[in-house]
Amino acid sequence: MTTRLQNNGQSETKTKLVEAGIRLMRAKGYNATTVDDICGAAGMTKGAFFHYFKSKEDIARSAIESFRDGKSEEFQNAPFRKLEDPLARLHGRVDFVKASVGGPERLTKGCLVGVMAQEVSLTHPELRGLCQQAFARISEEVTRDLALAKDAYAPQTDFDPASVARFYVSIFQGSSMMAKASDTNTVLMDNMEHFRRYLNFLFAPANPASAK
Amino acid sequence: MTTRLQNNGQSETKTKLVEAGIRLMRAKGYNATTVDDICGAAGMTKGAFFHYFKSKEDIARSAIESFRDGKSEEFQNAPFRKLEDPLARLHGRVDFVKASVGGPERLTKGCLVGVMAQEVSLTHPELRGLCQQAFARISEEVTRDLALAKDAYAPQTDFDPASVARFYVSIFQGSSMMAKASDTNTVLMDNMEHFRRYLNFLFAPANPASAK
DNA sequence: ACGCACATACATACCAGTCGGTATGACAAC
DNA sequence: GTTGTCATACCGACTGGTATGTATGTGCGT
Repeated sequence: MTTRLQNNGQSETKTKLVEAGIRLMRAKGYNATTVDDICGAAGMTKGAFFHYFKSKEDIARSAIESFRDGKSEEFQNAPFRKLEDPLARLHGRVDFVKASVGGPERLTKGCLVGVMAQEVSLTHPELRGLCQQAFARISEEVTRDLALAKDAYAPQTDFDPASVARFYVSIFQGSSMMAKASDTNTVLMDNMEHFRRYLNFLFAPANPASAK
Repeated sequence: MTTRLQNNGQSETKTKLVEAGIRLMRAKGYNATTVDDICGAAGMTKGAFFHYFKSKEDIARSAIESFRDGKSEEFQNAPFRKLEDPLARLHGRVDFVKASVGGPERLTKGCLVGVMAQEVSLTHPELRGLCQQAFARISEEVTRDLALAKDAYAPQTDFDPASVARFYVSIFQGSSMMAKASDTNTVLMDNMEHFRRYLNFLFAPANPASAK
């Protein structure tokens, strides 16, 4: 309980290591990121690393959790969360995501969870579970707003809020991937608008028809 | 030009190596797949491997190209391609994708291009380019049908066929990722239905409004 | 003096890529 | 039709470097 422990009970060194791990794994993925890389980027030595983490998989675990909680908090504190209308909150979220990526040039760093999910799902079951959980958390947040908005504006329209929320997460993840491959953020921004339009359709006063 | 060369001018050994490479990289990604793995899975030795490929990156290149061309051909020969109406072809594509993944239980093996894009975009520029190109090819195919369908059914609706096509690719990729993380195909199948519904909205006779 | 936080050197394993070698078949010379 | 030459296809031990993880040490706060 001395100076080495800060706010949340984590040592500063450990925090720096996790942050470096997140940064590197977001860019290069899990396997291409070495422990030495992480130590170098964090300005620490291997001794420190293995003092806090029992393995590389262990820091990946911490990285996913920290990333998930950080993003979760970021969105929880975002201005759009203060909006009272649930549909407005959904639009606010879309705006927030678009604003977060900045412009078309400045590349998104991508989502750590997305990268990890593809790479380790079949080799590290525990990490796969964490990724799934991280996706679920976002999904649930969006589901809540969707359910409220549906009750308020489109109670008779036939759609499942949870399914639309997973659709949203998929769109975001797929867009991040395309952005990384195409070296521009335009796809991500465009796709957020497509999702917005989908919402507009779902919540249109006189909803034309359900799927096919 | 003897018996060792088959149909397309590729030796059978090389083909087997590439196929094993695709299989493994789809599952574990590029970095976690070792040359020995590939040789083992293909029933070949390192000697054969390095006879045909000058490096691991080299087979990754071949794998992406082969995967891209294989999928391209698979879709080109799919029954829905025979449909005359472009909008029907779009719906046919959605059906075809859903049918391809089988049921909710049987896991998709995921898209090689998607896995590679996340993992190597920032470290192997040439592979990134190949991934981008592979995405672009699907995207262009879908764009053609969307443009024709728009001309035929919704000429005054405000949407860009190319952008909607990229939206489709993103949805598919994001869905594959979620499927891998959640160990079920339901997300992928649900999301195809959401895309179908988006199409229905875009092509609805009396289109309500453009985005926001 | 004891444990925590970190540093350094080391052990071990593994992986991409190499290298010398062999088997096979095509073609030519005679 | 046998022998010699050459190229292609393939084999598998080996190497050099690098990765994860360990063993041991050291300073410091209490």
